[in-house]
Amino acid sequence: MYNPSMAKAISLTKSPPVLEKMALQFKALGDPTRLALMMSVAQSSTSEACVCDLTPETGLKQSTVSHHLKILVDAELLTRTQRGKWAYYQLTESAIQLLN
Amino acid sequence: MYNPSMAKAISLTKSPPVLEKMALQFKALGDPTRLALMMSVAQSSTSEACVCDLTPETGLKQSTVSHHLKILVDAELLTRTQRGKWAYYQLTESAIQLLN
DNA sequence: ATTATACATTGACAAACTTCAATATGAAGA
DNA sequence: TCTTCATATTGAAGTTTGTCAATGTATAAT
Repeated sequence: MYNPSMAKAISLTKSPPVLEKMALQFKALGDPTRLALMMSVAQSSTSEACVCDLTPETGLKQSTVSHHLKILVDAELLTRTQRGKWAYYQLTESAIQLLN
Repeated sequence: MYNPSMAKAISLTKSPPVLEKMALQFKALGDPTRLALMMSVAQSSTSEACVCDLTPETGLKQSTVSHHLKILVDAELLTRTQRGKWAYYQLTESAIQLLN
């Protein structure tokens, strides 16, 4: 149940730089395509996914998917690991917290 | 610590309508001005705030503040209550969960 | 009734965003 | 080295967004 002390706890524990990062993360998750990408990564059996997996799932062009993934990486919601010719994306812990 | 079963739990428990609402809420919180508004409401001693309080704090025009508040209400992050000539805004429980 | 006040709505404009086509980069194999 | 494949980057077009000025609406006091 809501009470004022809970509300206060929110703002008083966030410093301006933290607020900026929060806005960046919320913005990144605020696009339906990117939210779908996040869910696809979460859903994949190995808990990671490459652009070649994600492109057909979204129905978008490869360059568009790459673009969205970069935004998610910049917001520290995904990590990127290159293995051979492929780039594998994984959820960060921030992402898991925000999506639960 | 991250593990695949956590990631799976995310996507498998969200239905498409829930995902749409999530995107709407994330988008609403993804603007620095609106995040600041949310924090101002949270911070206010009575746990609610009116436009006349929030306008000077943000340095924006009254019409702009009204506009942002509407977006937050539409996303079910704020509630609006009219008392006399004033409109009072409060955080919803969704908002408190997302901001903690 | 008229006026004043608090807030909402409309219209306009610049900036940012989403998407794609085309091209570039970088890694692995022949 | 040359080619191929996976991904990234650039440039451009159309759309959305954030902001303000101007105006509208509703409530309360005179």
